[in-house]
Amino acid sequence: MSKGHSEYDFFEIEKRWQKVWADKRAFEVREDPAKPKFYLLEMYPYPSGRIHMGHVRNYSIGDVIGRFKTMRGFNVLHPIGWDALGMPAENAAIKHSIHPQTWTLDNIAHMKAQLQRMGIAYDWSREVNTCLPEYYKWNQWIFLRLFERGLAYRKKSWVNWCPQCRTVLANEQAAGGECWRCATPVEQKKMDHWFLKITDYAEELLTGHAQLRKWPEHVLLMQKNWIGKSRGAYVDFAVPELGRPIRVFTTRIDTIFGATFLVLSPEHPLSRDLIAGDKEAKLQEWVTKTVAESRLRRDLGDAEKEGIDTGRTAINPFTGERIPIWIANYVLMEYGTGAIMAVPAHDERDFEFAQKYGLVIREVIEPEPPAADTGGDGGLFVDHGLVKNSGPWSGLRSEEAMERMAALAKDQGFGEASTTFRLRDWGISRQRYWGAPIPIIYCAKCGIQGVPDEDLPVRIPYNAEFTGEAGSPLEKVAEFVNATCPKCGGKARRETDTMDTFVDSSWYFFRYASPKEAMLPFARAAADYWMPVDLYIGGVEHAILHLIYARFFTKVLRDLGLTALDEPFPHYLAQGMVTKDGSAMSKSRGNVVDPDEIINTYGADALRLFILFAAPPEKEFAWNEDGIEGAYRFICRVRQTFEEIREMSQESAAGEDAAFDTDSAARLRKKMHQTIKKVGEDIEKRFHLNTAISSIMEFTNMLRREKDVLKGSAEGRALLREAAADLILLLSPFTPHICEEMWKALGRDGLVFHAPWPAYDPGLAREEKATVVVEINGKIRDKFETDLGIPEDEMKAIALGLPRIQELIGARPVRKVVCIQNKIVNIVL
RNA sequence: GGGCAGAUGGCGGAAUGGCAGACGCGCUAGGCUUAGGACCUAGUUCCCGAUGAGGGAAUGCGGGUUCGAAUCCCGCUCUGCCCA
Repeated sequence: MSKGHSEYDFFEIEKRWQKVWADKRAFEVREDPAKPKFYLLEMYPYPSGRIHMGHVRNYSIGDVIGRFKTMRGFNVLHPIGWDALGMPAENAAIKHSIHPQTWTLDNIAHMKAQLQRMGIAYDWSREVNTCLPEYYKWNQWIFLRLFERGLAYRKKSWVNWCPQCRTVLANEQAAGGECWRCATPVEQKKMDHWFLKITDYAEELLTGHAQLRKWPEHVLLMQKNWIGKSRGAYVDFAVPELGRPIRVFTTRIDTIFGATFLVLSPEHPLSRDLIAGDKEAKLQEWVTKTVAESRLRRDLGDAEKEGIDTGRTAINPFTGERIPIWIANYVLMEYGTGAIMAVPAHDERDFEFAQKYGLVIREVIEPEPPAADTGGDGGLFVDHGLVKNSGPWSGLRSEEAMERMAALAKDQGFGEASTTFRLRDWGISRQRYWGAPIPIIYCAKCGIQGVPDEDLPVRIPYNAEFTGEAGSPLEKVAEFVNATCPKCGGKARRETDTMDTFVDSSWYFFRYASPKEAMLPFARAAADYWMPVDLYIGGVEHAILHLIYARFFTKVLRDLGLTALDEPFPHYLAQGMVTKDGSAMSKSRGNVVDPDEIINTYGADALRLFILFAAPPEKEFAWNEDGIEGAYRFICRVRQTFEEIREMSQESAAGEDAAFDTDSAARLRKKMHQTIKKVGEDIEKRFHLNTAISSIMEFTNMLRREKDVLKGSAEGRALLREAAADLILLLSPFTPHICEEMWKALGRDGLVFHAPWPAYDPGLAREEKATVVVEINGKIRDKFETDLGIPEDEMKAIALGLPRIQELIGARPVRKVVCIQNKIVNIVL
């Protein structure tokens, strides 16, 4: 690790070119209708203190693509900003008595300098910072528009509560069921919260997938499962003693003849009525206990299933049968109606519950076609099949039975077909200081009032106390809480909850189009030019939440008339995580590798090259810096080779020229065109930057091999100069500093950043010869070389004529010969 | 617990149905050198064989489809991510 600057002075070179780029404002762009635009975006960082390797990877990938697109003639918008609100700043305030704003702004200053040392081609004039009032003002403005339309509303909701600190805890602060500060067991408490009605857009978030053909399939699948659309039916089970029915939601109405009991969630409004009577006290005690239990555990489904028999019964409308009504912890109020019909023979959870409490299990579906062994766990069969033991419905296939049974329920007035979603409304209230205040005022007389637009932003008050106890710091700032009702002018109370920081990140990409816009969140014309984001790159860990919220916001902004777009990110590249010791690098795990150390030792170019070469972008990369030396040495070799070629081109008059070696020249020229083709395709089509680099390395290796022969002739030297120039161009998106340096040394005008990407000749890039492999029964036995594209008959004749092949076949008859042009002949005996 | 991925030499990876291990790291031998962690040359999946010719095995495990499977299908194991 004690490498000096002996090989090349990357420190001086990188600093110098970074200054040139900044002085020339090389990366700043403007709307230009004459050029095709390309909006390239990487997920903006949270300013946690220092850049980590995940950032280095994310931004290096983006920079290669941005520089490449620029060289291809695109008007490339490549901005960056800061996701600057959030809990860590407040935690730092509590632990180290530093103001969240100071902590955040210091971190940003440091990280900005780090990013600049990386040489990423960002348009810094568009930097966005979400903790500044000029940004979060627009969060508030958008919130008010949602509020006016009924898309932002208040509802009671469960929160994690620490009775010791008397404060609300985020899930991660309540991990393991204990308060992160004092280890007190976490309780559940119901509080008023603000919600955004994302469920109104559930269907569109699903159908919008049709516009996302350039997203990874698995990400769309995760979102689809998250939205969780299920077709099913509501069915009312009459409870004569109660005077009204219990409505259940089921996705398997075809199994209703196997419904042997009903189960209600403990929170279900009818639970209380059902347990009224002699056993009330005992039952109520159980219900209260279950409700208070960590909802997290119940949500996960790994809590032991528990329930109680209410002693009541309900009538199955299809069979007329009376079945018992239970209350159990495995049914959640948030899904469906909070009540289910239990079909233990065909549902895993119902089955487990029925076994525990000795309830009836009745089979009503059989596999189709009836198979010998599908029983599994003693009769549990959860797939669709053929209905049986179901009166007139027996013999129908599940799909048909579902349709017809739902139709009957509707005709008879005890149910209907319906669709539900797993997706729930987005709770955005946070009882915290370092977030965008929710712009609402509570007036005893006039009720809930939105803050008038002209009073925005509602600023985060600077002076507050950070103790981590007794609620949000904002509640204790009197001048913040005490407000005037915008309607009646009377005394009123200001909302002290702040917004989830996912709100900030749900629209920041619009702001980059016009970061200084003062009248609206963003200027329509600028957004119309730049949006949508042509390529969005970021961690796959954000594949669900952030991306679904951003899609939701875009649709909301469209419906507000601010944009015409349906989808913000038509193309998403899901980047794999950078891990160390089996998990993501993070401060709390103490497994962070600081990029600064690597840059100090090897330079930014080497770090960029190394991290891009180590693995393809979408793959997880377990940090291992063994290859960094190799990346550094490669840069040195390129430089050395370049210098030799540059010097020889100036000393051409030194004696008689040797003959021009046409074989050597042809090899080099072919490799050159093949490399240009491959690098361009690897960057543009599949983002496989690691293989792009490896082909540049191969080209460099050949250039080094051939140069000693070629340098003897004037023609050879001309070819070498051409090859060296192409090498610099191809490498420049990866290692921009050293390439600018060489470009200048080559005597070229302007920046290599502004030079056009080299073109290749498809004819020269094509191979003329093919090596055909000859297999016998799938095992390689010989190979031969031919011209490209000879007919299969001819391939077959050559293969069968090879002495070695004849010998191996011997007297055995050839049953079949499979020929694939230019590739293979497989002889089957 | 559910959802989604991944597993290839000593290591990172390449190959997307057709020569497994490109490219790089590391290692070994030799050269250069006062010396070297720099540079150059050669070698480097495993087993059998003699250091040869040659042969065999092998892409987490078990099965299947195919003339042919790292690649497609089914079942497992382990690891990661998200729900948290």
